[in-house]
Amino acid sequence: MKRFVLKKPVNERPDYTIPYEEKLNKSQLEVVMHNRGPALVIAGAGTGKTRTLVYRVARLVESGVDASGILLLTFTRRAAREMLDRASAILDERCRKVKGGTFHYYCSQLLHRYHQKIGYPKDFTIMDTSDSLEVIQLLRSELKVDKSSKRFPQKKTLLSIFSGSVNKQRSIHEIVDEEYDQFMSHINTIEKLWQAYRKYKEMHHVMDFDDLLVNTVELLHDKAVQQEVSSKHQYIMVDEYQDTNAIQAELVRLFSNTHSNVMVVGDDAQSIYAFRGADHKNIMRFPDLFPETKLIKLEENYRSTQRILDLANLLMEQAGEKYEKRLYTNREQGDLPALVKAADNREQSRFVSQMILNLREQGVELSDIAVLFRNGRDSFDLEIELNRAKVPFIKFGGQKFAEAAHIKDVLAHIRVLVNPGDAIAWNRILTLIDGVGPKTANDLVGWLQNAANPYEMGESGMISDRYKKGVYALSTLLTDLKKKDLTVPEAIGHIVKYYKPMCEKKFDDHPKRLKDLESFEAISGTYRDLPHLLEELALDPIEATAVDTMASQQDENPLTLSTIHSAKGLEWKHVFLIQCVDGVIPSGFSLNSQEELDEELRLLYVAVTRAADMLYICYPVLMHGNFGDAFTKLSRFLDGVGEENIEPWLLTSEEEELPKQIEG
DNA sequence: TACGGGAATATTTTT
DNA sequence: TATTCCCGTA
Repeated sequence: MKRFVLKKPVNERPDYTIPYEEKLNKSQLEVVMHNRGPALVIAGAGTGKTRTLVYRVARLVESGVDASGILLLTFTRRAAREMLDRASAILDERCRKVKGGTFHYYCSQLLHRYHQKIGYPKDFTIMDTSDSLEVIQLLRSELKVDKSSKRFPQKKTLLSIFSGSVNKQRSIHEIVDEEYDQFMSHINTIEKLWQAYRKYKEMHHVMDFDDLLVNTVELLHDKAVQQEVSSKHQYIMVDEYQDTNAIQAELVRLFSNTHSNVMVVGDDAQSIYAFRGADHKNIMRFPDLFPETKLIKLEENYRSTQRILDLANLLMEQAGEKYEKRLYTNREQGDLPALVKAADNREQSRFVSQMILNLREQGVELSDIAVLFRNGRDSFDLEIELNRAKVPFIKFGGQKFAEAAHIKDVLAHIRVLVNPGDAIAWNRILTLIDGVGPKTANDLVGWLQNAANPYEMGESGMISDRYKKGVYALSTLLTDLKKKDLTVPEAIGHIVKYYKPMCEKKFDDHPKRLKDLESFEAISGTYRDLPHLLEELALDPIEATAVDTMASQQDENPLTLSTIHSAKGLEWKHVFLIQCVDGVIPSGFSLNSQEELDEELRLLYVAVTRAADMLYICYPVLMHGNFGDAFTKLSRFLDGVGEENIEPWLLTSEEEELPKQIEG
């Protein structure tokens, strides 16, 4: 029998293969079944936000929407990958075609595709933070800042002024006036430096993270491009919308200009990126941007026990700005969260490590446990303890793999191969050579920019005997790499071989660093080619500890250590929150206004709501600080919490600290 | 001009 | 604690 298959654009009443009504509650179903037009989903912590988005992707694909016409913007690329994996698992491989990633990643792709429209070469370089700092340093020394007068802001401070100005869409003058009052006397020099920095990036065809967003807005002012881009993706979803800033809101508007099919999802109580220009009021303003927005709220929590939610609700009551939501669940009461007072950092580490070993013995998977903290360094001591106890872990947040000096050195060689105009990278690899300092490097770079073949430096008349040999060696290496058609690991192998003696001279701890380079070579095969390797590493940096884990296959899923910021959107059965001390959370730098304190409070709220079954809040009484030891105070946010909401645990200080057993 | 050593200093969160 | 800055020497 012959059957006709109709190719309908969107099937309004298809027979779904997935039983959505059974899998979702009423509001979730409303989100999943939403078809066209703007929608705002306010979803409290643990209300199945990710799950709902995953089902919506599957539902759209199932009803005949072309998967490649769906754009899913998430906060990290990890989140996008995870969602698409899950969508593929519940439906089928069609979901893989959905376009997903961060704003920065998607913008980067657009800018590469339309590079000629903005006058950039195809393989322009993306600068990471340390590149930006290097450029600012360079420009600052060129400007010859008057050192005799009051101290000039450091490059780090300068960068945050610049970035703040871009992301908050305020002038440099306003930012300095409001946030860096002490540097107002230098305002003219700072503004001059800002101009120089922008000019430098343009001249050398490099973009920093902010430029990716700003230049995309610029690009989309071209009507033809805007038409093409916004019609390519007919369905747009934005996760974690509470952490977007004004530029990103503008981008959302531009992306969906022709169809307004945009659904944003977020929770204003979990906004924790104000320092990056994010404005949690952004999410409430979404209906202004898109009239006739449909509002849907997800309120039932499926993640945590009632006891954990009670604590979370109690914390939020302290906020200067009130949130309407109260989280509730149908889950069991559960155990009271624990408040663990340790003598000092060491004891805190030993408690956590010991407790984790106990849990593992009771059959809890390490991957169901996480340790969270405010600052990247808060886990250093614990990391030592975990290494000693041979507990495998992976750390999110803090220093990234590609930010370490030795990795940057190797990457700089790749960068000049990909973009010969990348002066920062040239500068870096030239100063590695014996006898070449900033001045010589700068001269050489100036010459290289106009050379027919920048990799053959031998022809330049500027080579003096002092560094002749070194420059020739570099020239040979680069010419070789350019000529031969090598795989990614082969190319890196060559560079590492060349770089090894320099690494040994430059760093005392070279054995560890050389081992890193080996691992890097080993995992580099996953990248398609060198340009992609650079782009991926810049926009989706590998966690420093992930390299070891990837290189040596573990037989056990690792424990998670994470900054609270990096833990956003995730959950674990058992969560330890360490260093819960006043000055750490809230941070000592955020005590000046109610807004700052509220943001810190939301941070603690995010940490608490990551826990599904059990939460342990730990703090050391004594901290080994910079100027000797100091007594600490428990975080002010927990001051008013009584024993009916959090149970103090006593550590028995025998030779081997045995933590109190969990009561059955 | 390069570079090492010692003094000074400021210290978050991420794409 | 780790990084940045400054200065003397080769």
